[in-house]
Amino acid sequence: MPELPEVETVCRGLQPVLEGRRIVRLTLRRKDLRIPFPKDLKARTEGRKVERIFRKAKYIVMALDSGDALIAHLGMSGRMQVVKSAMPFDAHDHVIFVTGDGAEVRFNDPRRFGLLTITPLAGLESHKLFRHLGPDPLADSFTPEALSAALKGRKTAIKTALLDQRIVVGVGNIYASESLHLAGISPKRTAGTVAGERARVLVPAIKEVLRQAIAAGGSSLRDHVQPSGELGYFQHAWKAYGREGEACRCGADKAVIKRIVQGARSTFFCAKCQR
DNA sequence: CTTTCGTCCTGACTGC
DNA sequence: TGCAGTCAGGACGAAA
Repeated sequence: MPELPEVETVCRGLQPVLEGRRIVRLTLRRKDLRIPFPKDLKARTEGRKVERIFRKAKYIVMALDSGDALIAHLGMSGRMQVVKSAMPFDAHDHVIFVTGDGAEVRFNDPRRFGLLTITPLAGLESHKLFRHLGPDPLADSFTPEALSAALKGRKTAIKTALLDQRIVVGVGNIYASESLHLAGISPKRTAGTVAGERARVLVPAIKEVLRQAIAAGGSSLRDHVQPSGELGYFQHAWKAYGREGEACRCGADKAVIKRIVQGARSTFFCAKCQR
């Protein structure tokens, strides 16, 4: 799935297409994704103007002029694609946002782990999807002190902890490995032991990796493309993820990227430069 | 409370 | 060529 940089890229790609425009028609080509669409989703959306699109954690939020907010999550395989209305549908185009100017946005998601719902913008912070979320890693409030407090006493591995959206949002499987590699911290390290000095290194590393990934338009693996259809290219800058068996850039003797499994998910790291 | 595990779903790829 | 098995960027709820 899109992690933070991919979702951010998608939001930026949607802004010029949807912000300030009216959704004249919302076509739901099935009745649910991961969760059912609200019964009044279509009625509450059609005819409304999109005032603002922004990212919250890994969610895309579209603030409407009615005071409602459309919330979309791309799951593992979701895409938002801007296409001409004449284009034939793909089998996995599930939701169509029609703006009435000949183009439309199609929410395509083969695995259907994504979601789309609607809720009053004013109550966003306390919404079920959002109320348990930790800080955004790019926000000023995400400090070494804040991360330390969240990790304190945690027995789980730091890699697993970084995927926990209550600790910090937006960091997924790729960027967890990349951030720990840049910080020189072993993914196997007990999360609680990262609180303190190591958090001072890890927090800037997370911010740096995410910023660079956003600048590159995200990482295009199988699913991620920008709404325009352009690919992201951060996958070429990966230093750990997907590099099993390759030499680590640290250059130490016999330093090779290893793949291990943590919580049923792949982790990539260098045992020489990550401790 | 924290942590682990199974689950949702399709498609791409590997190896026989 | 076909087919079975494995893996994939997420996150939830149940269970321990």
